[in-house]
Amino acid sequence: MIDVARLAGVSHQSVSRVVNGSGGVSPEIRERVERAVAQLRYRRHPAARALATNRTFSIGVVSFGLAQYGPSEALAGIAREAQEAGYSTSLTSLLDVDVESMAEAVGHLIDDSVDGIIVLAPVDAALTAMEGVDVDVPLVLFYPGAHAHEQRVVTDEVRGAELATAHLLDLGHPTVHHISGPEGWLGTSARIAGWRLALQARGIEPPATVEGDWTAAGGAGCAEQLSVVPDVSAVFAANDQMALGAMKAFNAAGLSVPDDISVVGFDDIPGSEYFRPPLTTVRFDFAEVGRRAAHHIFELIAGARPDPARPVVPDLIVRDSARHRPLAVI
Amino acid sequence: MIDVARLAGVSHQSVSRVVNGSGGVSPEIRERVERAVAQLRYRRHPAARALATNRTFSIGVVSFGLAQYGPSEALAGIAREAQEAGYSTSLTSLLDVDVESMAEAVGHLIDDSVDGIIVLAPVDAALTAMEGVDVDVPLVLFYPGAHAHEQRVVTDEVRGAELATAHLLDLGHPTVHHISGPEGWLGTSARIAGWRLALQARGIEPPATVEGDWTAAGGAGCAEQLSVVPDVSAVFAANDQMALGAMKAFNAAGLSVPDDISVVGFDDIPGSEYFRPPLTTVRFDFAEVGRRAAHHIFELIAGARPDPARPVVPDLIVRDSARHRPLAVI
DNA sequence: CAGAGAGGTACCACGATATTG
DNA sequence: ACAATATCGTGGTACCTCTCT
Repeated sequence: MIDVARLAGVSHQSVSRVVNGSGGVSPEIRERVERAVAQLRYRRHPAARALATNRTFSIGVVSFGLAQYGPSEALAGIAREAQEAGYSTSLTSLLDVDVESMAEAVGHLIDDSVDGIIVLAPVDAALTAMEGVDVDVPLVLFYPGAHAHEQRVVTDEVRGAELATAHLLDLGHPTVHHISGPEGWLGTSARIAGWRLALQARGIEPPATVEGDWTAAGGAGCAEQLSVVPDVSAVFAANDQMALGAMKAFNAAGLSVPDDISVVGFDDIPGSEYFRPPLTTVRFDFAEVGRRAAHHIFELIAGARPDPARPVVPDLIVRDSARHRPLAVI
Repeated sequence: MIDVARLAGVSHQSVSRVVNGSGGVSPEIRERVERAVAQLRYRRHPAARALATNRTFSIGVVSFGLAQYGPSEALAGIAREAQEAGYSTSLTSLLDVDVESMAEAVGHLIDDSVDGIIVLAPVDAALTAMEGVDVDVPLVLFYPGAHAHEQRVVTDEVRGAELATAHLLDLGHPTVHHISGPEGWLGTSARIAGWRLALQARGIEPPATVEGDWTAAGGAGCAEQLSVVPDVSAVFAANDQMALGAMKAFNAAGLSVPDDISVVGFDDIPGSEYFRPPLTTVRFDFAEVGRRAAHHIFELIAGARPDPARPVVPDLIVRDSARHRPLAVI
């Protein structure tokens, strides 16, 4: 910068003003500085800037399960929004979701003195860990539940699960069984809650859930358990992978989907339209969720009112894996 | 840091030595400093450090197609490896893969003065863009081809495609048709090359390819085209999504997979084992690729010999979507 | 007189503030 | 009042010097 100042024949401070557009610079000097900047290919030094301003213009993301569809989409959304706002995105990957590694990951980011933190790890541990860790940095959590909160970006998965379950009930099924996600995930409880709500709204007592692990193999295992339960005609799986595995297992057990048994998934992962049968499922715009989270963080950084954003809403995508309840065998 | 020095009754320089473990500090002073550090919860300031050392201890990643299975896995690997090495990972998401946005993304990262850049965008444009952009920062490209190079981490997708094609030929199919990825992707050419190689090794003239777009819908479209071509009995799809779509389309056309037609995919995405039929495919350990890329960058940063790493090798995962060629109809 | 441990000083590249023209 | 400059502070590290065995 001093080189630029020298070449333009001004003080480095004037250069700073021009570069940051802070005004109070005569057109003539601005012109001279800009020429010098171009000539020297000057780029400002973020570290020095950070040192002087105590702002890094970077946000940190704590992620877990990046290989999952939702989180990776959301991450792309975050990165995009951050880029447009002139922020850089610093990524931390969680090895485990216990409180300790959460705290460590957040600590890492704080050490990097990020201006804000987005926690993209929708697990219970994240919530409790964040209560323990006392952070003086703006922080936003992805929250797949229903409760708005100034530190959360909410995807209303409760509503999504309700939609899926209600759809099956509307098709005439007397009840709906649920293949849930693994314990410890916020999405698991949210989807269970929505499923319960939909059943109870019609006075139906929710049957026991079967716990999967988000994978197709897990879903298949759950379906095997369900296929020996009498009167199972409709199943809501907590994600598409498990729905895929479940459909396969039902078929292997001699139960045709959707003729004998209806299945609805959750996520609308790429390809779910091409499953056999095409999967009826619930779609969220996860990239939008990411963008909102980033936007929210920027407002918090700017000290703005933390406006708890309306939740991102789901869409039910009706395809062929769920049909009217089979007629009773005569 | 000066506070720590004051509390410990030493010079700030000694504190620096202790914090960085540069040695030359007496045990007694080290002890005093460490106590002071703990008491004051001192954490060093990365911006100041960066300013003084001209190193940021962060690497930049230029990504494209994060929603795809391979890249997102690789990204997780990178983040992990970086974390262990004490680096932070700065993520830039590409809007488009033309030369211009590549250059812009890299420019962003350079503005952030990262110590190294990993380009996780396996497209032709990345290659050409990188030739144009003159970067004085260590840079590593993901390269899904076969040519080792000091700036590349190679996944030998040519070999993977050969494996897939040879498997089909070994099953007795007279030739193998290929549903390729879209033009402009390095993986597309690599997989075409491998497929050609395997055919030519047996003196078979490669038939025309059908170009897809990585999606299941695209794969289905390609399969529709192929199903009217006579004598198509084996198809190698450039990724699992397209294979999924293709299998569906073949079935819709009255062609059973694998009885009438064999299909092999590429990637081994989660769930491919639960497709109907379970998909025979080619697996790469993309997380490992990510880890290697990060490791490679660190060596380059350290000024080490750029040892062109051996490529990551594929595994053929044999499942049920490919069988012996159907007997000729009598 | 080495050599090791400790301290002192300059500097990194910028922004904020006060001061000068 | 306004534009431009000088000076200082930011939190570290690099390098040189000094002291004391």
